[in-house]
Amino acid sequence: MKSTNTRTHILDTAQELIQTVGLNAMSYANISQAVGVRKASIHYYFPSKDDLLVALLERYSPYFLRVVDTILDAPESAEVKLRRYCGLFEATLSSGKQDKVCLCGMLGAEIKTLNTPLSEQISRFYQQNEIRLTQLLNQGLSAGVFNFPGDAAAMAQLIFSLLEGELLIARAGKGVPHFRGVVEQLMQLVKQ
Amino acid sequence: MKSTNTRTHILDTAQELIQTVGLNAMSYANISQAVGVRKASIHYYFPSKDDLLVALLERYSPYFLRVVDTILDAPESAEVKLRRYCGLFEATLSSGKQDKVCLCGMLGAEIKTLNTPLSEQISRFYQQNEIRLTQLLNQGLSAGVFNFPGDAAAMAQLIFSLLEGELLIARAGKGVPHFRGVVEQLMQLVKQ
DNA sequence: GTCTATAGCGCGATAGAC
DNA sequence: GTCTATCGCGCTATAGAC
Repeated sequence: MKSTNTRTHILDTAQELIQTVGLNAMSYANISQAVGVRKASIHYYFPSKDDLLVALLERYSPYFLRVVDTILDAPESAEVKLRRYCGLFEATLSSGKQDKVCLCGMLGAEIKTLNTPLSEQISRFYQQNEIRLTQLLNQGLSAGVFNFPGDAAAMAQLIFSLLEGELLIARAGKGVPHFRGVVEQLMQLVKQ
Repeated sequence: MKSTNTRTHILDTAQELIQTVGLNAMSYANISQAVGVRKASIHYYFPSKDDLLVALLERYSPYFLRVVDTILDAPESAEVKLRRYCGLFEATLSSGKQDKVCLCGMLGAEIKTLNTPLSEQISRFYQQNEIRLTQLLNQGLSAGVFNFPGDAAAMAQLIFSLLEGELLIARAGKGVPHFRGVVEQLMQLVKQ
């Protein structure tokens, strides 16, 4: 999290604040204290809070989806790929000293406080994940390593909502063990 | 939502604000405007915001769980009971003019801004739902109407996280149709 | 029980010096 | 690029009249 330049340091800090506490904790005052510059310096890089949020999403979403694409293109079984995809969310939960949720999961809760371009960016993130999960599931069905009723698209939506929700629920209680238990249950469901 | 007395009207309005927009929208000013009394009158019933939140949870959680108990005790198949349980969440999403999420789901996102008694109330709500879902699933397994791999407790955790997450995800996009598709997929998974 | 008035704070944002 | 200083706003909360 120690960053080479101020701009990146601000982005990292802002993201951490949202993922751990929420959008409202991402204040110029809080970022200022964590980064070690004055509030006015943050306004220099990101004049308004919306500017900062847009930059955050434009960095987070493509990065996350690129990692997902890497998982999908790897020469592994669909089962391993799905475990790795779930592992991305587990890593979010357990990275750092405080439990984190997905950036777009947290912003989903606060979506009604955001303007349209921002809410569309978040909605697009959800859709893109569902699309990739559908591909992953279809790979597994074709290869015969997955065997579940219903169709892949509905299953993909189920899995994505499950992972986003699980980050929130696990954080309130048993944490990573709760998360892992649910992922194991999911793996049994898709394999049959 | 038109209430007989001011106190109830305040509670109803506060809950609606949290479920649609978030905890931060539940301000004395916003409630004041919606209820038609001055801010000071709200402080008369609920001196601090925490007092209001506690009252809200002490009303919501027992009520919701009592409805769940009614579903569990009904002379229906476990399949119908599970559909009705999911229906409680769908009703939350589609009641009113704005999409709502579960009160405790929304507060789960903002849980790190709450003090310990409140976060424990929310955590307890999650646990109580998981316990009742486990019972429901075991009923279905015993009766032979459910047939899924893994154990009922893990499946219950999966379903609860799924429903809480789905409320957030569906709100950002396709709404009720998205929700229904996921519930149908879930029903196929438990029935096999 | 409901009101007016006000205190005190944190917030987002801007101007202008260096 | 970073700073000090400041503005105006909305917030939670309280005192005191009616």
